[in-house]
Amino acid sequence: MCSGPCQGHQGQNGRHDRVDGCCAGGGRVRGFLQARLLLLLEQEPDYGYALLERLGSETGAGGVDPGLLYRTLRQMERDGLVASTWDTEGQGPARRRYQVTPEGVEMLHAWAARIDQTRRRLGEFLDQYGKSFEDRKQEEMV
Amino acid sequence: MCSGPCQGHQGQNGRHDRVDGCCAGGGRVRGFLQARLLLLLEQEPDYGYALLERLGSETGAGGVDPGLLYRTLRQMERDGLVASTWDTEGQGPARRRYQVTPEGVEMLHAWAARIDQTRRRLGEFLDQYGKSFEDRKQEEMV
DNA sequence: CCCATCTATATGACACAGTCATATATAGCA
DNA sequence: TGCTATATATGACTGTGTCATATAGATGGG
Repeated sequence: MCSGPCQGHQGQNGRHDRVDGCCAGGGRVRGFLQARLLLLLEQEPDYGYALLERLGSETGAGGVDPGLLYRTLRQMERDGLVASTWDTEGQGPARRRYQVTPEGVEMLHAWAARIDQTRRRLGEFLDQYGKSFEDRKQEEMV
Repeated sequence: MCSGPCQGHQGQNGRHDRVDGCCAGGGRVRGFLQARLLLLLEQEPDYGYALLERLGSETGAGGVDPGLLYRTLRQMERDGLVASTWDTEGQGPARRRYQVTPEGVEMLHAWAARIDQTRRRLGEFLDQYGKSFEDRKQEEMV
């Protein structure tokens, strides 16, 4: 509908107020979920539902869509980055437990390099922005 | 085809070598072009073709697709973030000269806030990554 | 004059991550 | 029996970004 650096869906009051109540996921890093999953799984193998909670609590605002999470994990398995085994031990429904493959670790390193690079580019943007609005900084500080 | 933190299209040798010769634009910040355009136009009003060059020379690797650029500018105009006038003064084809509207400036501020936030999240990821691979750092330094 | 090239804007087709809604099944509890 | 929590999964859709291609004015060479 419209563009801009906004959260997913329509904001909390239905109508959107142009600047921060807007639409499409602006500012999000493409594929970042994959990187975060590789890192989490490298630290400790786990299954989807648990990863969902680890992702949620990691940062306050990092709510992740379950559908995306499961599809991403399956895709990563197809790509050979992770491997899964069914776990029927605990109570409740069976769980698909994932662990990282050597290729997954390689990919994680590639992600880290790429993210570092992206982070620098964002820094450059913010520097430029800072130069253009140095005087107006006080008003922003409210 | 596959996922990962990779450049656009198929890499330079046709076949892709899994980690850095892969496919989809991993690591890119969604909508970042809009933010960069708002900042450039705020610094100095300009037309599409010139912006293309300013974006290209800004960072070494920042090649931007012309189709995306023009469509993004038109979209931003529809959203009221920029305004355009035809310029038939110079030689060559007519140019559509853009300038930022007050709403565009507001949006730029929103973008800056969002990008700062994104940058912090990337930093957190890299910190976590660093902790997990502290020992292997030397090999990475090659 | 014709043709190639540079400048300048634009559209069509498509890939892909992410969003939202919904389906399915197991298990525990009231 | 119905309700909730756990757990995995699919369908439909949006929007950014990629790649190829179209169009047109201006310029200079053969």
